[in-house]
Amino acid sequence: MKVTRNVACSTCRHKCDIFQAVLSSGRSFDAAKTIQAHFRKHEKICKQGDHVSHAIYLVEGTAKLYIEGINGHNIILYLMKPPAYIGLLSFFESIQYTYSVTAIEESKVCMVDLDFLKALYLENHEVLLKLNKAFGKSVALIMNKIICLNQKNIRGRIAESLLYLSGFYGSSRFSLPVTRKELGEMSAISEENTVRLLTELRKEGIIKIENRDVTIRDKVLLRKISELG
Amino acid sequence: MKVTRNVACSTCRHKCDIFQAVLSSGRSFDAAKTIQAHFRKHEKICKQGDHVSHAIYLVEGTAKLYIEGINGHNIILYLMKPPAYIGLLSFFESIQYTYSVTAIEESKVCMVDLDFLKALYLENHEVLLKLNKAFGKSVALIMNKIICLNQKNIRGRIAESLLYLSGFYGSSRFSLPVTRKELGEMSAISEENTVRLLTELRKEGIIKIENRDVTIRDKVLLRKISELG
DNA sequence: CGCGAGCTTGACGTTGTTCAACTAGAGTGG
DNA sequence: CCACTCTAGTTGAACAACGTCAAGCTCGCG
Repeated sequence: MKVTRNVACSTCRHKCDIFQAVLSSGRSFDAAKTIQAHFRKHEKICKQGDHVSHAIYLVEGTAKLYIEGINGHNIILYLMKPPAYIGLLSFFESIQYTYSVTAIEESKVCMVDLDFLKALYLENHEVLLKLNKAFGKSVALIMNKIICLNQKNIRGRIAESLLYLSGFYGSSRFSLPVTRKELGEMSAISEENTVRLLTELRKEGIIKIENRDVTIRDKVLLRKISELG
Repeated sequence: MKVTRNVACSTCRHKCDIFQAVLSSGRSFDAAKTIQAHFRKHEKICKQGDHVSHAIYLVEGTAKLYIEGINGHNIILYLMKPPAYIGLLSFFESIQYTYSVTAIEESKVCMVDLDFLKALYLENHEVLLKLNKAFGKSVALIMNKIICLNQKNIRGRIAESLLYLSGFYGSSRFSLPVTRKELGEMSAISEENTVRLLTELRKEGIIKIENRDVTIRDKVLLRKISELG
């Protein structure tokens, strides 16, 4: 991690919700003590169990949000690309993070002092409502994940993950942002079975995969596998 | 479901957060259009997929919050006893419920018009903050659940559920509020295995169980099973 | 060149689900 | 009051689904 601080909020091209709120509140940005930080691939942005001290906003790059389970066995809940609140889900209870976030690409984040933000939304609920909305959305995602992980077989789960990635990149052709092992962690599958399933789907002509380059050839069928799985 | 409406907020013995907020806002309770409703055992209080129209508050009884999965295969996330927000997790995104809630005992709930509540917290964030706090707590619970369901074996999971119930009732001796099947749904285990595990734990002297009456005899060991599972 | 990380495949064993059959008790209608 | 039925609980056995272990492969990098 490297604090960059080369962009003042006023010149930042991401006019985030918080920025808007500060503007309309007439407060000074100084009090926000915004920190811009740069994270390299594989660097941890926030760690499960750590004290929540800042609101973190993803400005550039891609990151994975995951729960650290038993003996290094993680579950990736979803990926994030800008704009996205990183600290969101642990925001309100705000003692400790209940999950970790790690950059899977070079990423930039913006950190705002939590106390400042709290003071801010005490007088301007716009921010709070927006945070809440994003919050609610995440929860809906997680609910779906729980069902998927517990009631679908691994074939259905990997299909769902591939569809998720396709949606994430808005294209049926994308480059896998994660290793096979991590793709497994997105679906709670062992690395070996992940590989097996990928080759299986490839041989069946449902996907095309070469190293990290994935093309979904039969989205309809893949969706059916995900549903029936 | 039966609308009772026999208690006005002012005489209700549960001075809920919303009540407090209305008081301090100087608004009239009439606008809240509060409805008190009575639910019998097994009646559904809110249904996954339904439109969210009211904030629902559990005033009396016990209910289970669960996700309806594939072909009648549910997962119970947690139980609720008063005071508890029922509509909480779907509150802010507030299009549709992402889960269902069913009474497992005779229950009373209080329903507040959603638009009223929204207007209320636009001018008084106290409510909003309280809702958020409760919200955050639920999320922490769910995170733990995800790990438990996906990384522990069934023995560890049932141990965790029993410990959860023991905590829920604040006693190592309690009467199971749910059937074996539902206890399974709390741990994502089939009914058959749930039974098997219970008898196993009983034979090992770790718990005592007779019909629905459970006594945890060796909490330390049970906790160890839950952790190592 | 050698080393390590990521990837791949096969064999094997464990775990947990499902099916099927049976019991006990609670409720119902004749 | 008895037979009937329905639900909840229980147990055994067969089977399928996955994870784990082990081995080998490739590619990029020091």
